[in-house]
Amino acid sequence: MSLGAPGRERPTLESVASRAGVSRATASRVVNGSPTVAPHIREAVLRAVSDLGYVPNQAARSLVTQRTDSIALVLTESAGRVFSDDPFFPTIVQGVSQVLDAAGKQLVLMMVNSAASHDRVEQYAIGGHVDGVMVASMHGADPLPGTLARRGIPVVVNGRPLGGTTVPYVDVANADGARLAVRHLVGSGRRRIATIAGPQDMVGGVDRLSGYRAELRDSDRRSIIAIGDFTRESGTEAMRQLLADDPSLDAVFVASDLMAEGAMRALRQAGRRVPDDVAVVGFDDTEIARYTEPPLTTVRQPIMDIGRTMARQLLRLAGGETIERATLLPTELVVRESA
Amino acid sequence: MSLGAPGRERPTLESVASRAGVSRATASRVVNGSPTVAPHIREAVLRAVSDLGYVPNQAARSLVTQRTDSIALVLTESAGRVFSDDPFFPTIVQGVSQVLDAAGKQLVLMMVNSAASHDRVEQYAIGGHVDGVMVASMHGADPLPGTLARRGIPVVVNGRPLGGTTVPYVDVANADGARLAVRHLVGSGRRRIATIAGPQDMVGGVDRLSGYRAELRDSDRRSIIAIGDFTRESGTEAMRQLLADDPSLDAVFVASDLMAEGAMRALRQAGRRVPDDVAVVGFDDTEIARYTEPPLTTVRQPIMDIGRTMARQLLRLAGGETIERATLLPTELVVRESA
DNA sequence: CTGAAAGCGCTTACAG
DNA sequence: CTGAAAGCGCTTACAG
Repeated sequence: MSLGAPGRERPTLESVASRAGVSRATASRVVNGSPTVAPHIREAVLRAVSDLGYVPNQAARSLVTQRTDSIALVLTESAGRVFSDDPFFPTIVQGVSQVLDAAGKQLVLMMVNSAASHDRVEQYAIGGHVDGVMVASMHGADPLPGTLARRGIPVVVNGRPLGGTTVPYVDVANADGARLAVRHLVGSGRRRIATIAGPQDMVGGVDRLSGYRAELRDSDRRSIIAIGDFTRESGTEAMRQLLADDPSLDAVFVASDLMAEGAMRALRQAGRRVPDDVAVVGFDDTEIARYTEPPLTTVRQPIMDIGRTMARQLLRLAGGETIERATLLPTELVVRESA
Repeated sequence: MSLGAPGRERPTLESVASRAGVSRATASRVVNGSPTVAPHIREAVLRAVSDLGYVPNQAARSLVTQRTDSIALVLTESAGRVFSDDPFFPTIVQGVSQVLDAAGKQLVLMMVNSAASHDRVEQYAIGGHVDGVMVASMHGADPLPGTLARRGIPVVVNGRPLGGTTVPYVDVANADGARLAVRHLVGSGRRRIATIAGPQDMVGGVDRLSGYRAELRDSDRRSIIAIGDFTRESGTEAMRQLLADDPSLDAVFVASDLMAEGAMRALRQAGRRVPDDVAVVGFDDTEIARYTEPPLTTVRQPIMDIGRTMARQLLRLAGGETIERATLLPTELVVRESA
């Protein structure tokens, strides 16, 4: 395959057609794999395509097809938090990629933090750059999903939206998982069970806390609560605070594995043995859980499946299907040595 | 602002124009901020835009302008490695974002791992979805940048490309930095100076190793080398191996802070004190360096600046300017307590 | 300062 | 199975 002068005049369908001695329509059919083309014509066109190094102009194509074959995944966090220790995002991205790759769609990752970038992403999607958008890690009542959906853009979000929106979402049984954890602690005879909750502007933070509360209430125990932000550091801090608040606590349910690791550090520094003095249960079942000392009992949530499911639902939606408003993925308790 | 039926018929410039009682051309001028429009006309158009919730169709627009105002940043790593502990990527992304945000360009992040995704990204760029692409974290002699450049797509990469390509790049003085580190160790009287190098299919890995070698040669010492892959774990492993190879070593230059942290763990486990028994110098000066015990002496590379510079150079290139083939950013030694 | 018209590069009924 | 033609939604000389 020879290319023209570097960077000069990209070839158009027109030039492919004329080189192959056919009409633009026929060239287009070949390029798009239409079966109704005579074999020798097809070959001539294909040869012209490769001689010229032709690649269709996407703007022109999507102007008529009204499709782009690209899907956006919006992460509403700063780069610093998105790309952090926490394997949550990478795993979501991986799950999404798998499904999109298989469907021949291009994944476009966008980060939103500033109001300006929020606006730009909105314009990007409304402007028709993508066929649909997934939004992960929402804080508070993010208006973005609703805005996009109202514009007719297929949207699926991760986590039941806080606030009034009715966009479809994929979530896990957060409250159930928390109950599982607390029930396990109660069942093994723990008396004073604290929790380190996640950020209360995120649905995962809220729902795991309410699950904890509900289960404690059912077993007639009082709650002791500290709030973290899903980082390891905040886990350490929160644990210290809990210990100061009530030195007699003998168990803690932590809303993420990373925070649990941080909490275990605080416990060690305070001279408490895990699980002998204080039992610890995490949430996520990420790889970290197998590397803590002792290995962490935790609530497994299928993060990769969240990604896969979001992508699949979005693809269905973009394909014109009607999808359920909520898809709930199960959580389960994985017992190791920390509780 | 009222919206039509949800998801129905997006408004076009045509509808804006007719509602405002002007021609499509004039409506276009207002939308694009042309100054040559009478104030009362401008207002009428703006009102129509907001009444209708009009957003320009990007495909149509870029079909005629030949621009998209989007720029891709391609990360040639799996999601797992891109979003890992290593703050390298997030920092690059942040730097790039700053510059692109200020220029009103949308950043599109793409991950490349499989051959399929490699192809898809190529088609995406050649298909005209973006005005330019940055490639970070290249392994081996990646053909992607060259391919894109030959197609006339503005390309800037991070790190001097291995292999024959002549695409413009932004890099840091890797070898110089390594020499600085080794010279510091020599200067403080260390005799047996080992190194943990980075992956040898990445230019950072190669150049830091050759800097180490060159400086040792100048000071008449023999080299002792182990290779890691920039992860913490590989640093631990490599350090163990070095210790086994030569128990008498009294210093080690490690090609990344993360690996240095891993190496310090191995030293601790082997009962060696840092810096008393073994001096350790890292590379990066990421936040980690201030949190190790003892704090890490390291070679600072301005990661955020790499991102900023890549973006700036790409913007210039896309703007039709000619840019230097290489932009080299300086490294400097930051002395803390580990050496 | 404004409008009529051409044209960006494709796809897709519609005929044949 | 193939081609002529319309049209996707914009921008931008060119006149006036």
